This record gives sequence, structure tokens and C-alpha cells, in this order.
Amino acid sequence: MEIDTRTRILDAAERLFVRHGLDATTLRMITAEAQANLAAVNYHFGSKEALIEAVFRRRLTWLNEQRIAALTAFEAEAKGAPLKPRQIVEAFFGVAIRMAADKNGGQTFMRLLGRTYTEPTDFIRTFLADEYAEVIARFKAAFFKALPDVPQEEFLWRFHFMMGALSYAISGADALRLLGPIDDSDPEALYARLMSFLIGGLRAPLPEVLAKPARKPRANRAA
Amino acid sequence: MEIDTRTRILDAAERLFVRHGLDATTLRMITAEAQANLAAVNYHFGSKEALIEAVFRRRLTWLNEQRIAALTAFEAEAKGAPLKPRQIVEAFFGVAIRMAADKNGGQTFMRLLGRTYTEPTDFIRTFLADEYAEVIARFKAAFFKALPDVPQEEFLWRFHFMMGALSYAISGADALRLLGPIDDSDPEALYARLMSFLIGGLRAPLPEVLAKPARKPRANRAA
DNA sequence: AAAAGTTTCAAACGATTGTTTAAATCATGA
DNA sequence: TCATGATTTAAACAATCGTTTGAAACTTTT
Repeated sequence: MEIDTRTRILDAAERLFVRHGLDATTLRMITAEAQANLAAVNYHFGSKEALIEAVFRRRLTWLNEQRIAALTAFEAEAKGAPLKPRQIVEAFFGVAIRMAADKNGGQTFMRLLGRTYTEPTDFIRTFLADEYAEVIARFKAAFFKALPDVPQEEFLWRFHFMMGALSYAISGADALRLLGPIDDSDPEALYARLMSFLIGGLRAPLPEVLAKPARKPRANRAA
Repeated sequence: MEIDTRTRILDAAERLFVRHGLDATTLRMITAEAQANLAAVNYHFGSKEALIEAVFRRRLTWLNEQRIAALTAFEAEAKGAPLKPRQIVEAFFGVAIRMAADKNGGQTFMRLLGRTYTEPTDFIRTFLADEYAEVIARFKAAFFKALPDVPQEEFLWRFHFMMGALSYAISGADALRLLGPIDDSDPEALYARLMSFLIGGLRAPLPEVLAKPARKPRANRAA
């Protein structure tokens, strides 16, 4: 046993949360899987809620830093010019997909994260909102600059839809087996698949009922 | 009190499930909201699991019947010819969006359904797989007929992504408030928005790494 | 109006939850 | 080596969970 108790608990909790959900995972299950004493969670983290936060923070902070770094790199390369939508999508969703492909813990975590966006629990919502605040602001700005003609509200909805597609993409074949036998073993393929789907959705023509009366009604492509 | 206890419990459970999740909603919360006795759930349904199933079955069966009816109508109209992808998407997702717009219970339920697809609980998974079996089979067949050139696996993934976008669309502005202030009061607008996003994603070019070596590499549109 | 069947009710059940306690064990530096 | 602090341990805590019970109240049938 070379890994310290705190880390073993985080790893075990991550695995069990994705398998059984946050509520249904008990401290006794976690400490048993981590080969630690029941009281260890409250000793090292203070409470179950604090443990949940720690599980998310450990990887989510890093993930969003990566996203911002990727965006910053693209922006430096562009020297002030607006980025291509594809680059922004790549910076936000590509980083996530790539983390989801990392067998070394990232995969488990991203599945957990995917099914937590819709989690109704209050403290999880406020926690996520906090963790995402900066990265959301950066990407919103980048998108608005790249697509000045797209109404902001319209774009926010599309971003929301894209988050949904990402969530299902990384929550993996679990829900997908509902559709039939599927091979999700190739992360590169998943990356390529999701990417072209997202770009296709993002660049779809704006819905006609919403499109502002334009002088060239045919030329209402989003991007 | 004109509505019978059984229905009051179903309504209350639906509301509370979407607000607190399945696990975190207790029978005492439900019976209190329904103004019924605690024992009423076990009397009318047998157990909490059976109640959950009843909550879903009540509306999900009807929803999938509507989907099949819409598809059947399109097929009759087409007289044996393949449907347009847009029609198939309309039959599956349009019906769902329209139900999600129905204030009379449908809205609450669709939000619940959206966040249940990724629910890890075993009995929920098998139950959903059961309820969806027929409708999935019908729509898979229709899509394969409409898009014979798209590899089946590729389409299944896109369908999966589309389910994710739908899920987020109807789980509503809850998660979306993470992005900023948003107006989700207009169901017609939501319908139009999601529809053009889905069609855009579905018809996006196939990812190049996956596209089979073709004689006309430029003409690799999915639909 | 009596009987039979259905629904409601308050109370309690055992099981399990997250958390706390105080003693035991381990590790570290003087 | 001893003392100090950090960690682990077994046991118990109160609270809450889903479920069961048996009698009361209400409906329907005869």
C-alpha cells in the first residue's frame, strides 16, 4: 500500500460515484473499496459533501485550466483576429474528450462529470457554477467575437446543446447500449465523431422563425 | 380533494423527483406533498421502486406511442419511399419537445426523463431499455433506409449525441443558467432551435479519419 | 341495514445512513 | 528514548430510510 489514504479514498469515491451515483454511494462502500477505516472520510475531508467537492475539484480545476490554455494558445496564434469556430470548439470540447480518453482516472471522472451537469442537488450546482465561471466567460467572449452575426441567445442555446452531446458522448456506451451494440473503445474515433457533429450543429442555419427579417433571407448561416 | 390518492402521489412524486432526484426524494416527502398517508405508497404501488416505474410508465408509454404514430404517418405519406432525415428527426425529437412544452405535467416529466437517461441505477436502465425497445427498432430501420450510405455505427453515435442535446434542451435552463441569463419560456422557439441544431449535426460531413476511402472524397456528406 | 370489500391512518419495525468519540497505533523530531 | 503530533481503529451515536402492521374509517354490495 504505497498510496496514501486520502488519495485512495478519492479514487475509490470516483469509481463508485460513477457506478452508483452520488447519493447511493455510502461512506462504507467508499472506505471498504479504499481499504480504509470508515472514519477516515470525516477525518481527511470533514464530511461526505466535502469529499464530493474534493473529488470534482481535483480534476475539474485542471480540466478548465487546460481549456483556457488551449484557447489562449489559439488566440496568441491569431494575433487579435477572431478565431475560427472550429478552434474554439476544439479548445473547449476537444480537451474534454481527450481527458475522457485518459485511462488513468480521467475517463472515470469525465463520465461522472457528464452525469452531474444535470444533478439537481443544490450544493453541486453552486459548486459547478463556481468552478466554471472563468472558463465560461472566456469562451463566451471568444465565440461572440468569432460569430458577431449570431444572436448571443442563439449561441448560448447551441452551446448548451453541445454540452448535452458532450455529456452523452463521454457518459459513454452505457446509455448507448440502449440503441444497440456499439464499440466505444477508440477515443480518437469518438473525438472525430463528436467534433464533426458539434461543428455541424453549431454552423447549422438559424431557425427561420427566429431569424431576424433580413434582406438576404437565404444567407442566414450561423457561421 | 377531487383527485384520487393514487394520482396525487404520482403527480407529487414526479415533481419531487425532478427537483431532488430519485434517491434523495423520500416517501415521506412524497406523501406529504400529495397530502396522503405515508403507507399510501406501499398500499397503492407496493414499493418505492414500483412507484418510480409507474411515474415513468404513465407518460413514457404514451410518448413512444406518439413517436411511432408520427413515424407511421410519414411513412404512409411517403408510400414506400425513404423518408427525409428531417422527417424522422421530427417524429422522434419533435414529439418529445412538444411534450416538454406541455405545462400539464408533460414539462415536469420530460425534465425528469432527460436526467434519467444517464441514471446508473440498474433497474431503471433495464426498465428504460424495455420501454424503448420498439420505438428504437422502428426509428433505426427508418434511418437506415433513409441514409443507406451512412455506416450504421456512425449513425448510432449521432443518434446518441442527438439524445444528449435533447436531454439538455428539455432539462431546461437549470443547467443553462450556468452559461448566463436565458429565456426558455417559448417552447416554439426551443423546438425550432433544437431542430436546426440536430439536423445540422446529423447532416455534418463524416469525420475524415473514419470516412471509408471513397472515389469522391469531396462528396462525403452524411445525408 | 348488515356484510364485505377498499382505503386510510398512526405507530412501530429493523436496517442503514453520516457523523462522532475516545482509545490505540504509527510516525517524527528533540 | 521519549514525547508530541498525526493517523487509524472499533464502537456507538442520533437520525432517517422504506416497509409492515392492525385497527379505524369509508364505500360498495347484498
